[in-house]
Amino acid sequence: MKAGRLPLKPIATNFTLKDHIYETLRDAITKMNIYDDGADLRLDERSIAEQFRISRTPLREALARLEKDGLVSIAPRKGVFVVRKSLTEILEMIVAWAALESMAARLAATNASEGEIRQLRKHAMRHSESSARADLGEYSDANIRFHQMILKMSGRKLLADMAEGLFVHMHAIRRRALGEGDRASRSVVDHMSIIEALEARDPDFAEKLVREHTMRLHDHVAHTWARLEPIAESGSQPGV
Amino acid sequence: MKAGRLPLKPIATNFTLKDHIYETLRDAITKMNIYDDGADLRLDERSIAEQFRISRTPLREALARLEKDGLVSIAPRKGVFVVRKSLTEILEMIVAWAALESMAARLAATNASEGEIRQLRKHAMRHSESSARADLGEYSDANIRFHQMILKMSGRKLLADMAEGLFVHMHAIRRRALGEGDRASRSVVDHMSIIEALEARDPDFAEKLVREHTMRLHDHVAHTWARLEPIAESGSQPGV
DNA sequence: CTCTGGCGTATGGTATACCACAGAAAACGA
DNA sequence: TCGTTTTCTGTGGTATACCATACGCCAGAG
Repeated sequence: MKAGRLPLKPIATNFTLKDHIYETLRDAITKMNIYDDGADLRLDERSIAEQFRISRTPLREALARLEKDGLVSIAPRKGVFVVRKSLTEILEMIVAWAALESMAARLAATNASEGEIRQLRKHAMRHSESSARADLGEYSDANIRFHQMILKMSGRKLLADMAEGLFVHMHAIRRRALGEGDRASRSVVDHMSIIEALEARDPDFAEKLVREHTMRLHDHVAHTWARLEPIAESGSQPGV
Repeated sequence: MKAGRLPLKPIATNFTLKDHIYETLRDAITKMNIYDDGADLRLDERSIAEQFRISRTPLREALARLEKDGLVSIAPRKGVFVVRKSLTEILEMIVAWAALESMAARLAATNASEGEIRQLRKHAMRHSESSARADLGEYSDANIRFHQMILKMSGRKLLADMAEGLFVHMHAIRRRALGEGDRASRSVVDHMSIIEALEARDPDFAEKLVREHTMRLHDHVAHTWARLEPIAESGSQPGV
């Protein structure tokens, strides 16, 4: 019975259509420009099912999961719509993110290994220049990674997972926020301070720095978009 | 067409079977003693659907949501099982909770109205005696409410919602933790300090107190259950 | 008596058919 | 011409039938 001679992979027995569709849709939604004016936020179950060449059943289960992620909203008998976050919701996500990551930084200051911190510094320095080059696409990714590394260094998977659930929404936001003011270069400075606090094994300071760093983004978004948002909230506009 | 003479209630048009089942199952699961030895963790789709007198389709969508909540685990071709949290996961939930609520306390110190704080104090004092009476069931509820009030006072709905998602899991935990040591009376003291910090409008102190309060529970659980948990993880035992 | 292999059954995964309601378009009347 | 009503169609909600696999049972060989 154990004569497994062929190098057969264990086969992903846990890979169901539902999961596959869920991930595919999630990526697609996060990549789409939700905040474009004419963006079509309606998702048609039947046409999507047809595109995937599957039935509606697994698709609907995937949609149910997306709803719980807050990415889509399912209105009974009305339709499924990609959720366009309000300014308030965006700000609250940033606050929650600050809460989780500042706690992570606190724990990381104590728990992280020397190697992890060294790696964090290496990462930050390698990408610090891309912010100056106005290479915002690259710096954005590096920026996210920086924060993910801190989350991970806390040693608490749940913190990282919950934050990840928030980051998913931030992708669409980022497209709008990047390049406004000198946020990128300011970010680099902040990151270095955070690293130093971690190297100094100072939990209180690390927490404070991370929290204030993220809350700066919060305040920036609050101020910059305060007058933009009502437009996005008004609902659908005439014309296609 | 508007000849609605009968006093028909608007009927919750947003009330679907899926939602109803989801809530019902969630309550049932949180109320069941997951950690009882012989607890039956298996959920049979067909029999449940029959009990509810519905088909499997909406039931499965409800189960999918429960899975995302982390309450059940769906093993393809195997079955649906109520998740029994590991000690590590429990501890991480408490950490996340501490992160969210300490941030909420920080914000509440600034944003909460005088009335809200007064209400919080009233609540805490009204229930402080139940902890001494060893009326743990009542105190447990009051305790949860206290924390929910702080979350709410932050003015950030998302913080409260995310914490609520964690509290759901804590119900089962609470049954085990209550009454161990003098945690209840210690809790009362902590709560009073927190209220005072809020009244003093001291964000830093309020945050610190809340965080340390919750982390005390964390440490308590970590120490008390350190040796208990491996038993619960071992899997099923013989016999019915 | 034990081990092995095939078969049956139970259960979750998927597909499909049908139903109820929402919304728009059309038809009718004022 | 405008407003009201009716009908029709498209959409999501639900039920049901079927499929594939995991697991246990039993028969047969050693």
